[in-house]
Amino acid sequence: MDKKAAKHPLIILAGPTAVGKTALSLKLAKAVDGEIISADSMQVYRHMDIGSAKIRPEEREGIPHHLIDILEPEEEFHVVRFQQMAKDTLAGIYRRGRVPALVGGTGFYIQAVLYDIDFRENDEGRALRQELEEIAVRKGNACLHSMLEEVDPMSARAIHENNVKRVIRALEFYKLTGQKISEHNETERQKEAAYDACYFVLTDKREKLYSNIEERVDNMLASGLVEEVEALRDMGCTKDMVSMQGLGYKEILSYLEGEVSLERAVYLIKRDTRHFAKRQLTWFRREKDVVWIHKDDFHYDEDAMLEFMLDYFRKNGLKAL
RNA sequence: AGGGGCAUAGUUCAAAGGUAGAACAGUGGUCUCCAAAACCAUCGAUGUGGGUUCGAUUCCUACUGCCCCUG
Repeated sequence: MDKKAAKHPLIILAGPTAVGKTALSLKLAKAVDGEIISADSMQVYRHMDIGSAKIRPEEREGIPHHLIDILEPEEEFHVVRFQQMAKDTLAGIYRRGRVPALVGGTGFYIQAVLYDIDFRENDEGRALRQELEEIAVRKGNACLHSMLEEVDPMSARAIHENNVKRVIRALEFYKLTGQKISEHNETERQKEAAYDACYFVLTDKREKLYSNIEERVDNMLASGLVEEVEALRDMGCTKDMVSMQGLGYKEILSYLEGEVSLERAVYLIKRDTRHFAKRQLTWFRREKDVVWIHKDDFHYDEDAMLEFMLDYFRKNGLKAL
């Protein structure tokens, strides 16, 4: 009880792309006098406004938004970095006596913060990673996988041999720490939330979600997505950058390279965004303790959704409010 | 109207006289440093009616629909 009381409050508002998180988050932040922390792997980048569906400064209605426009597109970004930045930001918000709302669609990032996952940072992994990648290419995925089988059979069983990224990470983890990642992950999974948190996931009927996505992509193009990507390319951005792997960016880049038609590029953006939304939902479904907000249950009335959330706080926690 | 062609999964295409394959879409899942990434699994079809045949979705035929040519 004491432990729980000692935890800081944290509101989380997640959900698939294009479901309407941004609009609701503004109402929410206003209602609780909060500040918003974006949990989004693309909105951190400057010059990537249209494709990342970033909220414009004039739309923020005076509410502080953190972790938006903080990196240049050539910089690398990943969970560990996000986690660190989010923790720093949270500290500031608590110091100011305000309430943080973590808003975004990157479930992994949210998880990293909420459970304060220990990633065992290591900087010497680069060379090793490359070496392992080469083995995969030269000798095949099965070979790499059998290497993992030897040092960490449990991971080997859990990770498919074609999932080279993960096989490499597991091997790398073992070589660098002498520990099995399967064991490390197991202990991390036992962790309780590090915050007094309410984790809401906003969602909608699948068809609605998909049609929203299509509409949004069309709007992005009408708003100048191609020009935005052109500018990024002229700045020297290339498709191997983390930022350029974002939806809408990699496809338009390949259109600009003459690899695909614009029509094809748009089709791919829509398709991949649908896939992404589906994966996001899969993620949130298995996340513990989430409170689902089905928009259709509220007849698409945002004030009703807000009322529901506030009511939830009253009944279930966020004692700091 | 006459002649020809095509009808196979949601879509684009395979195959075959003996219970139809693929890609993409769709659906479900994995995820603990590239996560807007990477990966796994799975549903699903021979236009309709006759005939030939032990057996047809395949061959024949009528119908329906679509496409092309002629007028």
